[in-house]
Amino acid sequence: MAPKAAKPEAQSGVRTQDPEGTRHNIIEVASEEFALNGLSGARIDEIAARTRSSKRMIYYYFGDKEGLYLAVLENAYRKVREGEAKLDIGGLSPLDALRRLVEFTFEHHHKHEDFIRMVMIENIHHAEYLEKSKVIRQLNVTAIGTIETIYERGVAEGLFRAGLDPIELHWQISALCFFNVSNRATFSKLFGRDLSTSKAQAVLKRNSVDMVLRYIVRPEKLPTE
Amino acid sequence: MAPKAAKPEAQSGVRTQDPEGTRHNIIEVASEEFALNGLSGARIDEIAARTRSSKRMIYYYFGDKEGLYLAVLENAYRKVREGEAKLDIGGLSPLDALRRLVEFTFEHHHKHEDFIRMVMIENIHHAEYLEKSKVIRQLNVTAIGTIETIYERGVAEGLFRAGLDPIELHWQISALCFFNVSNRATFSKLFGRDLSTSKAQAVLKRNSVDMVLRYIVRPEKLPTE
DNA sequence: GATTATGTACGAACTAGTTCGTTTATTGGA
DNA sequence: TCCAATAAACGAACTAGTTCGTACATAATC
Repeated sequence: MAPKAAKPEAQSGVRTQDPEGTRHNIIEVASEEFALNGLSGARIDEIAARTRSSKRMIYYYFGDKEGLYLAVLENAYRKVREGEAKLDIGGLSPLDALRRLVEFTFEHHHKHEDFIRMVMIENIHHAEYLEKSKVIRQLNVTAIGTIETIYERGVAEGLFRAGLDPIELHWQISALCFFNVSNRATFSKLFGRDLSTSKAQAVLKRNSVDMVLRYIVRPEKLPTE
Repeated sequence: MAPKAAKPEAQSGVRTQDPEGTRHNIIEVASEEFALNGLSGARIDEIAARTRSSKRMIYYYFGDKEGLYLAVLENAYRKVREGEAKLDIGGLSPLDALRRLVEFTFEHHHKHEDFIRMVMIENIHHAEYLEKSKVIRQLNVTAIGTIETIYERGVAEGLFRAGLDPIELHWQISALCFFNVSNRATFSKLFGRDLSTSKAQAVLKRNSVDMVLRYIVRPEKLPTE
């Protein structure tokens, strides 16, 4: 019957003990709840109910509500950064690479609305949980590396303006891509335009790419019309 | 004693009846609490305690917690839009007017962090309370009017690129100025740079102005170096 | 005297976290 | 190879404290 494998691995076909699976299932459910309702708005009982597990297990694995929130936050950052790592700008020219980076960032933010919402919630809390996490900060160094590489190549080719700061460039790209998701609801309501349609998103993406390129590329290298 | 003045105005030295003052005082305190803790995070008892009034009065004037929240939201929008109306770009050239508009928006957002936080919170709630408010939507039409006027003048002079959409321009300016406040905490923590210093803010403001100008102004009209 | 404005005390429902006990797996010795 | 001992994973019910909202009473003003 029970195979004498050293460890039952993560596979759990039948309903046997499955710590990893339970943990993961709790985090999945909690992610939705926290992203939807915030830290104070989320209800442990509600999370527990939607879990395949129980409230007892939440406290068993995560200690308290804040512990669960932190686990969710770390998981969200890890997942998104893993996705970002898939961007390959290897053979591209600086211009194409930059264009590709902005497009990718725009789409990536769009696809991970729950992550954006977690970051918004974290900012409401003055990033105090992010500060507690040793894990998260290590994940973000690479983001700068990508833009830095592209930028330096572009400057070397005389195509990009010199003297710009990679972190500030990252800030500007982030601002456009983040705002697109974070403020869509209020912006749409205020100006009576649904910005979530694929058509509207295509326009905003093109604009964002355009804006970044025009900022970085030397003006005389830009098309006159 | 009690002067028979038509109304005791807002001044309440002695403890006399003062509905307007009470209302206003409640909204002031509630604004801080909601901006700090969100809708679910804010505590009515805490708000009441910090008021010159009582919890009874909150329910008397605002019905329930959501009613108070909505009043706070409307008040925040009204105050900020009133402040924006002070921007005068009358005699300026399109270029200077545009520069001034972005600078002003950047500084204005920076000065009204509580408002930004309310908008963030509202976006977490999918703008459902903003939608309920008839008052707020009317306030935002003018914001577009300003950028539209500047833009059209610039196009007429052959200085700005034609074919851009004022609402989209407003979106782009907002994105930069909003993100600067909304994501300062996480961005600072993640990249180990305190972006709230006046020096950092000056840089980010300059960059934002620069980015918008380079996007709108025809490339051949931009300085080569 | 009627309406508006305000203070105090309280209750019903909710919520984070705990207690106690059970089941499943693992280990070590005979 | 079997079985007792131990540890890890889990469930149901409970508790202590919180939180929104209200009932009741009173003061000021027209």
